[in-house]
Amino acid sequence: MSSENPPVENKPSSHDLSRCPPNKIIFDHSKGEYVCLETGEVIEERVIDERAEWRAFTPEEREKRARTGGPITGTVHDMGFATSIDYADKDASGRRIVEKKAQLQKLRKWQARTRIQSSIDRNLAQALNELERISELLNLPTHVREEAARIYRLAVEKGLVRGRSIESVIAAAVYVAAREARVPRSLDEITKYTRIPRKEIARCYRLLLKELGIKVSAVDPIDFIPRIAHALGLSGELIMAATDILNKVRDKGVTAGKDPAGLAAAAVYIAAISAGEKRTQKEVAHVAGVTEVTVRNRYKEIIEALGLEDKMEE
DNA sequence: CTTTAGACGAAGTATTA
DNA sequence: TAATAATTCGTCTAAAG
Repeated sequence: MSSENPPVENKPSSHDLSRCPPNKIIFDHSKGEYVCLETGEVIEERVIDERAEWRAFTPEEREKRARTGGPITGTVHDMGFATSIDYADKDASGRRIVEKKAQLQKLRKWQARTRIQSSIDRNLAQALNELERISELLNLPTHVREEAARIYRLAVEKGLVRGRSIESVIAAAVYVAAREARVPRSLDEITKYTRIPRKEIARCYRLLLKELGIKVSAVDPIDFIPRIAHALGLSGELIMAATDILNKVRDKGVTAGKDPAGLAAAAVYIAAISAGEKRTQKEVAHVAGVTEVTVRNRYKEIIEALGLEDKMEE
């Protein structure tokens, strides 16, 4: 192996919230989210009480994992019965009971039924636990978590979880919910926090769409722009500029079938250069979760479609 | 030395028969 | 289900700054 390791290499995790100083957190009005300028991660949406939420998300609080995501709404579960009735036909003192045998028999039958119920609950509890964990790592807003929980419940009711791991279905539900809310996370991002291979999550995703009759529109590349731009420390005006670029090329056939993240990355790259706030392809590609090659190709195509070949000098 | 550009096959995806 | 077409990725080479 003659290949050396570049100093700054494969650090795909732009999600390290510990390097997220409070003064680097800004509010994205277009999405109603707090976004970290360092990492581009969405911190929290739903700003009912700003200061309270703000304080909860200082790095120190983060480190201590004091609170994130808040009290789980609609995620409360019933732990079911802890006690059980055994088959020994004896009472507490060990004496044999004959008279009450019939009654006990009924009780057992009834409990067998509730046992099924409580096994569903246990499943749900575990699933919601996993959901919270993933959502937190992805910094998904609460309403997305609730939607994912709802989707998972539907999946359980339809028996779709049978023969599949809870984690994979939850991951797929998160993917769907994030897309619905237009705060998309890529399959790779979700895969990163799961033991489930990306392929499997994609399978479950398709299954959910089909079996639950869910319709999600194609991901709009524009939805990726704020995160990418913020991650690079670029301004709100620049977000607007990048958005304009994508809007202009939208109908020019350049965007069909292309990775939305790559398109957004290229738009940000172009806008940054135009604004005299140049970022390298490498930087943009990294925070966008695509390769430099892809940024390059999209860049070239957009420039050509817009006839900006000459304007890009310096 | 770093950034950018381009080319190639490998690999994963979407579409169609 | 299998074949196909288009796309991205990883790596390499090379030019430009």
